[in-house]
Amino acid sequence: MALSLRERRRLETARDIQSATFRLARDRGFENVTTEAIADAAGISVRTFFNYYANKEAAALGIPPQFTEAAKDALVNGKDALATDLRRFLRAHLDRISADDHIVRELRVILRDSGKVRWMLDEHLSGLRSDLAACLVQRLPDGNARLAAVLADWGINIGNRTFESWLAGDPGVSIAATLDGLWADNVAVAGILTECTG
Amino acid sequence: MALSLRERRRLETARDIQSATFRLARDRGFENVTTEAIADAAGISVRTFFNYYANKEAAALGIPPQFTEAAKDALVNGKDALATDLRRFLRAHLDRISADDHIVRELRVILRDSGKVRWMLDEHLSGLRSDLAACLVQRLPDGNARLAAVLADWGINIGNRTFESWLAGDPGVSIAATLDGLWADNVAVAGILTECTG
DNA sequence: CAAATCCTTGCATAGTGTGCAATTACTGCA
DNA sequence: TGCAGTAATTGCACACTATGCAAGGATTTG
Repeated sequence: MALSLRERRRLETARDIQSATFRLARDRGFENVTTEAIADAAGISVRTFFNYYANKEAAALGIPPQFTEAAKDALVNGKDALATDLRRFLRAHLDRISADDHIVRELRVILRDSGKVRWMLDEHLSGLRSDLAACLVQRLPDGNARLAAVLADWGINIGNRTFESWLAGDPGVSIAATLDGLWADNVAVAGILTECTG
Repeated sequence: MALSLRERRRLETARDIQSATFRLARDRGFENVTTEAIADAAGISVRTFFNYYANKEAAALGIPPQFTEAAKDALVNGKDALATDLRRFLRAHLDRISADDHIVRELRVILRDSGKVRWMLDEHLSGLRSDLAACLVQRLPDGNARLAAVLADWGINIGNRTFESWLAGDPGVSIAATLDGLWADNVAVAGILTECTG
């Protein structure tokens, strides 16, 4: 077996806490949920809750996905235009997120209500940004770190906006379609930007 | 007089609290500063502290500047290329910020230490982003709101990165020069982006 | 089985943030 | 000037957040 009993239980408890948080947030609104209530609902002590998550916002967010090694490899060694490979990269990540329907649907409401959860998501995005920048340095022909940082920033940003816009919009629209729309807008903005650099 | 005694005192107390926060943060590090200590140092009760600021992070941040009406007018009615006017707009705002040397120098350290202060700054930036988007809708020939939102997002983003990079870099470099450098990088990224939209 | 390790828990404690009501300080108006 | 209204300050009580510590229980490893 890949995971020991201890590890499996730990994961399970972490999930139980997250579900309990979602359930309570649905019932009474996230801001009215206390760590004590979550601990009770999850069948653990408050002290144990804090062994799993630093606060109730972390419990709601859980552990958002990182980029996969496969996706990073494909970006670094891609043979298409950089813009094409980058869009594919973002799309793959967004698809993985949207596949976690169960969790995303619950988070949707909580993200609206809680600035602190949005902030924690932003902190996560900062990590992804560094990760992406590191890939792009390898991919760029001249290894230009400053350019990689700006491009990574831009990529994470459009990914984030895509997620937000997809969350806020019509449930029937796929996240890939949302990304394509935003991508087109960004290309238009890029045109405005290069129009005159005086 | 423009401000009543009450209003002047209120402003003064708000400033006193901020200075006290800075002083204590310098002495013992921001994370080791309590609201009680700030209140004591500012010569007020803890309860009064909370009448001014929601928490110590807000006390450190103070009230960051909004865009001026004059700058917004210049952007909406500007006659140069949009990219040129936008850059001027950002530069004007960044200049105003960097002019507040006293405060920015103290914030520099605190922003490094405290994620929560960075978050509150981000919340402020969200407000600026909406503000800027509203201007850009008026400025864009077709009143395209989606495009305005993306462009505003881009503008706020580069402004933010400029500020961060300027804070982190050589004190001798002006914020305008930092903006120009980042602007050039972004133009290059815009080139990559439009290179292939397949 | 025994030792090492990790997990859970209660308890103590420091700090955060808000509601309420009493008091004090300013403001506007007669 | 003086008085009524309004805003600011404060103490107190209270609920909640978060961490350190140490005791006891469960799991792992050999």
